[in-house]
Amino acid sequence: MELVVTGNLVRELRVAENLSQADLAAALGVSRQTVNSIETGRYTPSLALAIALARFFATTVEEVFHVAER
Amino acid sequence: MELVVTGNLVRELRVAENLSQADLAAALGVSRQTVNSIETGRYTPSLALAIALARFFATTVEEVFHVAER
DNA sequence: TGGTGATGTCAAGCAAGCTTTACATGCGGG
DNA sequence: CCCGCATGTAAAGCTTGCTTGACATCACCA
Repeated sequence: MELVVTGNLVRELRVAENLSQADLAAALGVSRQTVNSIETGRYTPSLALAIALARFFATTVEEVFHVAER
Repeated sequence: MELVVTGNLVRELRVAENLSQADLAAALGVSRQTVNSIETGRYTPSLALAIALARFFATTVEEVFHVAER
């Protein structure tokens, strides 16, 4: 049961709402680089930020973030 | 939308399955101290571990981890 | 009594998330 | 042509997640 986060739908969801990375960052209370890093896969967010993202887009953590067995 | 993780149901779920912290840790591929730290609220897990926990208990991240606006 | 399993916690150390600052690129509009 | 906006990325630094190893307590049981 060792999971790794392999990708996410943040960019798709953000673009669908016509928001810039800076807009989303401001709404979530994080920096623009943090949003960018999550979208480009540089790193995976903390649990709190992942829940905030899912909640912001009115969906679930499991739907936004994809995992695979490592 | 700045969220903090305020608590979780890991201990309740684990006990309901009659597992020790060490059992759960082994099943998840982490150390016993990590499970203990999550249960006692010393820190909140990474996103990958949170998803693994929810999946292990056949539930969702949002049900296992509780958040509040900061 | 002594042994064992379960739990709590601490310390040191490495890895990862997030910050600020900064700079580069591409693009559409004036 | 220049501007402003959106995006990508990098460096340095702080904080937090997770590790191993160790030790203490408690309950239960032979």
